[in-house]
Amino acid sequence: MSQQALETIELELAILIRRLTTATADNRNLDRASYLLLRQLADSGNVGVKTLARELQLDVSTVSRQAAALDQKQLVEKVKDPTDGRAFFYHITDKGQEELTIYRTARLASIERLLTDWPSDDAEDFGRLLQQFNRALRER
Amino acid sequence: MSQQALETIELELAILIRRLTTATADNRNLDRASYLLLRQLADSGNVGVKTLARELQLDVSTVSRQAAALDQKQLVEKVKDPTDGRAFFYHITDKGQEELTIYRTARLASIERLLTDWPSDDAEDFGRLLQQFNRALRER
DNA sequence: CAAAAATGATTGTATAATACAACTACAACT
DNA sequence: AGTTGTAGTTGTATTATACAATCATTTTTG
Repeated sequence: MSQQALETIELELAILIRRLTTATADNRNLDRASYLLLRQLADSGNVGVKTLARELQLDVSTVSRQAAALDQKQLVEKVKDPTDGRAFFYHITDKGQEELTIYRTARLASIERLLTDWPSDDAEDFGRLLQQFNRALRER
Repeated sequence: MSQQALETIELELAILIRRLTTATADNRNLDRASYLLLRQLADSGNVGVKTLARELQLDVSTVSRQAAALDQKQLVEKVKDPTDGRAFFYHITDKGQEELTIYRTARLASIERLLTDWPSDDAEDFGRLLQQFNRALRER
């Protein structure tokens, strides 16, 4: 790998993070954090905060608060684990599923707008490389 | 562009942001925000917060605080504009330049570690595409 | 030229996302 | 039964940001 490439990645990543943390901050619907949690819940079904925290690589306290917020908005439901008095399962509600779809569609559209005049190979590559980079981060 | 690619980008971006905002949070030296500001200052020389805010696409209040923090640590110097009693120039100090180099080197090394077994074409492409994506975000 | 408007910067206040540490309630293992 | 472990919540702190109010000057204008 060239030093040049490395330096570009380094700088552009810093800029990207800056840009995206603020770009999504002015969002009335679902914030980025809730979004990922809700997605995870839509996928992994009935699990407690501990499992979610592991899957999302977040502190349990963080997930606990986020889940409580989603519960508040009735996007998820919190049910007692019948076999363990300490534990709970969260699962996404119909309303949660709807919100998720709406939000996701909006996100997709806004990203699509950014990529309008990209060669389609670039879009493919970008997706693949982001995924690869995230995997590297995760396994680090 | 395929729907598939779009969906991948959407998801992986969300994950990336999450991952990187926290990954750099446990940093004792320079935080990401200060880093970009200091870099900008190293490049663009003697300018005030207003200009910096424009260049970094941040609110002046944000930059004002960040600059004050850097001043506190003596990484930048704040001098009165002799021609305008309201205005100031910031410029990076020698200490600031050193810190910047140290921090940047460390960042480069840690990213390099993540990319060790990437084909070098992938690294090139990733850099290029990140840059392209940031440009799209900026011009949006 | 004096009053009003604009401008550069700072400060107050608010929000989002996160972590760590302390705590509560229950469970499991000697 | 008592100790230790575990699921979850809550208190507190930090970082990064924006918007609104304010202060001190400078520029415009009537």
